[in-house]
Amino acid sequence: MAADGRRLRPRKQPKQARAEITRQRILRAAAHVFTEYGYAAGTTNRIAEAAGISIGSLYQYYPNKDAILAELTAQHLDAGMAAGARVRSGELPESLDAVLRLFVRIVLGNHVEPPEYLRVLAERSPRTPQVMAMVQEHEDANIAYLREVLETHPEVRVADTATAAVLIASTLELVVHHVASRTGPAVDRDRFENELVAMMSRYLRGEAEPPGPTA
Amino acid sequence: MAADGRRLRPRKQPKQARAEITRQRILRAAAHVFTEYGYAAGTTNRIAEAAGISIGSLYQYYPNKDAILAELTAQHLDAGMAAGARVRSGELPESLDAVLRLFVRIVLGNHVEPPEYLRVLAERSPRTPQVMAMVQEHEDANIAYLREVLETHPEVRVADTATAAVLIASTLELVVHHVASRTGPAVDRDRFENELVAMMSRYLRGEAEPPGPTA
DNA sequence: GCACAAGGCGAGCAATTGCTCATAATTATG
DNA sequence: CATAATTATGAGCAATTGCTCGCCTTGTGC
Repeated sequence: MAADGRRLRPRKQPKQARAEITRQRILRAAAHVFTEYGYAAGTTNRIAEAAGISIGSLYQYYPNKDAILAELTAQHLDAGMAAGARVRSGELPESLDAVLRLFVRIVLGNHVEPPEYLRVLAERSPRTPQVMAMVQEHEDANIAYLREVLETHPEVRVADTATAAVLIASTLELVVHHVASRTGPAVDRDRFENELVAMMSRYLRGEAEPPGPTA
Repeated sequence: MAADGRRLRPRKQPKQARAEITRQRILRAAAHVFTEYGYAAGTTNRIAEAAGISIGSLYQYYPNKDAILAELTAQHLDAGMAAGARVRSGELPESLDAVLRLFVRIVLGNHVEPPEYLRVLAERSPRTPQVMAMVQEHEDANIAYLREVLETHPEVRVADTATAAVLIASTLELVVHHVASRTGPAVDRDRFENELVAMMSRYLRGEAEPPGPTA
């Protein structure tokens, strides 16, 4: 699993134990370096230095710099998909609010890493077809699952569950990501979470249209 | 107005008419080049070539590459603030739905430029204090205005208008930006807009809590 | 303990790129 | 027309950076 891009695959398949160790060292170091310096200034030489290996060794495992980022991206996406799968296979709370709150927490769980690191992944990550495909797959799976939940849950009253699923998925991901990225606690996280849940919940239970059309 | 950063200011204040023309040519060319090649590959030589001037002339108006992007960013932010100011000074529709829909349209109006270009501005833009300050100012103004609207409008029932304003502002900006960035019409824009408006509207008119707390 | 494979090393190449500077062309001023 | 100010030119420098390649070290199998 994870990254298997044609042009991004390591040169050598590790045969000895220390090779695998070196791979992990490179990845860890790259994450640190990218977080601290950003992608452009996070040079391969710096990564090698941080990993405590030589630049030559680095290029025995990754054909180019993009390949390293691609693998880090794949790792992160894998973690996200795993978290999603865990929820999907488990039991859901009864009340809609509790369900939505659970989803918020899940997305928050994908943001434990420092914002600088996530920004590099999201913004600098090579727009390879493979990576894009993974993102798409992740999104689609979430939306499909969300739609199923919406259609099943008794409290949900929206008619167009397809559009609603897309809207809820977007809102969840984007808004949570946004507040999670804020370093300083400019807003009260708990209060914000409550309101976010309330917004989605009221929408989904909805149909509470106001008095008259024009009067 | 616009960019006036200390280290980003042009060397020369234009005294002749052709100087101002050259400035504009550079900016236009930079926007095109950044859109087509991205920031890293959008070299200053390429910009000069696209502008039909020499590289030397470019550096008579902008001390470095970042300064060009900074000015483009400032231009875009200025346009956004102008649009916001226009709405703030005008009359608002009566119904909450219409108001929210207007806001959605406004944000959409800030996305007429190609997504690739906006991505460069948002992601590659130098995180200068000046630029960050402008963004913050823009955000704060919007949130403050939104809060005022929420507190004034009779249909709105949420108690914590401060948090609500932040939530609505975030949702508006992020979700609209997200769907606007999608090149292909993967989702029905109109339908999506309706649901987005509905979500915000039901939240704000809200208080429609379900039956009992635990039973 | 020997031979071969796997892994590690790092000086430095090739290419890119932001940017300078000496000079030339153009325009304003008297 | 002369002089000065302004603007334009572009070859090329200095610095960076991704990456190669020849050589060395360590591990493995017999």
